[in-house]
Amino acid sequence: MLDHPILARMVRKMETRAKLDDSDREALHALRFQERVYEAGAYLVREGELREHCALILEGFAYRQKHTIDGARQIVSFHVAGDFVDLEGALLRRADHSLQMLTRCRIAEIPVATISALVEAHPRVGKALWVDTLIDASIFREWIMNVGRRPARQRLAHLYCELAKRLKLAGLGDESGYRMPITQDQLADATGLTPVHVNRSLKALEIDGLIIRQGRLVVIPDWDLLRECSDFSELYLHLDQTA
Amino acid sequence: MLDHPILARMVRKMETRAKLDDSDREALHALRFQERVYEAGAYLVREGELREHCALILEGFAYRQKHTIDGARQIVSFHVAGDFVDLEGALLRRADHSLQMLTRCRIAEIPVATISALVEAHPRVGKALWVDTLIDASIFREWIMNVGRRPARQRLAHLYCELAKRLKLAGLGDESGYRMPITQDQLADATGLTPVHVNRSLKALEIDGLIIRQGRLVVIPDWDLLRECSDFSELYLHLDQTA
DNA sequence: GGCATAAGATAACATAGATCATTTTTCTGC
DNA sequence: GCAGAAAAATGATCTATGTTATCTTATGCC
Repeated sequence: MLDHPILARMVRKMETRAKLDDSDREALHALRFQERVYEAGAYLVREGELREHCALILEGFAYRQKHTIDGARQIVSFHVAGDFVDLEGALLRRADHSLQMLTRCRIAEIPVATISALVEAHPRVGKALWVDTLIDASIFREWIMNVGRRPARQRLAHLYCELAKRLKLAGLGDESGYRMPITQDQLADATGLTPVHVNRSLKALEIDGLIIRQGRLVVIPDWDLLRECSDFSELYLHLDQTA
Repeated sequence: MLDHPILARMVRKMETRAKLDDSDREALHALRFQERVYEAGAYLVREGELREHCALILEGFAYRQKHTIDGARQIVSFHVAGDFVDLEGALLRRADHSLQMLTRCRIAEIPVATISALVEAHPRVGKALWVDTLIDASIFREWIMNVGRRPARQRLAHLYCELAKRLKLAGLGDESGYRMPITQDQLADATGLTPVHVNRSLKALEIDGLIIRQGRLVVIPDWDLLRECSDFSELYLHLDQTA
């Protein structure tokens, strides 16, 4: 049983999602994983593939995407260090979406069979992972609303708010700003807009003093203002998940 | 242990999602639930509420929705007989969306604590429920893409395709058509469009011979045609989930 | 430290879909 | 079987966002 700092952090996260006992904790700490580095742009899974591993992001950013028959892309989520991605690998046959690295990432890969066995032996761990999926689903719902019912500026502002909260959780920023290398093209594909219009809308947000962009850095001068004008409410992130 | 036909059907569904043994099956059959009828338009849960029950639809249609601060509505999913709704109730504190009846529904309500205990005692049942949530999440992802990247007609056609497949699973129709009382207003809120534009787009679909509407009945004269032109691929429904 | 390439910005113009207003049809309850 | 309400249909007009094209600025690489 390695006492790996990565595992320790992961276990801490799991503990916020379900009550664990000592044997659960031990089982988690005993997890064998393989650490791998993926370059920016590399795929972890592609739509339609069978997966053999579940993956935990140790460092870096990633995103999930789907493609329309005529080549349009929709990004359906962004992921940061500490996020399980591709948990569905453990239980669903084929990937219904692709997972691509936004930046170079360090990834911990755990064989699907290991997760499956873990969950059978440790139902509370299963619960914790289920909660993870439930929260993911909640975020997807919010994205449907974002893309379906909010005007361009609000959509973008909302995404900036979500990222602030989630990066804070990962210890990578807070409501006053953060660093995240998302391209305007990627923002467009995440919000269902056009790169050109993203550009215009971001400019408008900046002129109104809602955000300040400095290269890869986003500064949020007035969190409450941004939150209000983007209709952001953190309820859907279920940050308070203390079982 | 009641040998209720409803439970029998539910157990059959769970078995397609994870391998169960006799004790799992028994535990499921032993589930106590309360059957209630909700009128069309009634709420099962409202955004922000705490929930005490998980719910299974026995009969009727329902949908999940969220509201923008300025009153816009987004429907994020439709549900049919046999669907678990509000499974998140078992593990997440507050509802991040509302659940409203599309038609009068017969609902089986199971206390949250019961589900929670069931899952701890029967990890394979937990897995099955987790798979349920994973599939839900996959459907949400497809909806993000639908709303974000497909033009109006395709969006609607895609929704019709999804409903055909899911209603078939519930034994309520198939690829040649089905009965489902969705209003054009509701279609609009599900696709991120305007009722007026839904009306026009449906008319266009009908003129092109892709669908025929007769009151609450939808007839699909040529499934392959509709499927192709709506960019529908059933992969995301994970219908083949044989553990 | 300059060259190649990707990302960002901007402008002119086009259009899918939104809005608003009105009419027709279809349900639903008595 | 009828009255009232909800849903569907349709027309005229408007606008947020898309498209295409070009230019500028960063970024990373040898």
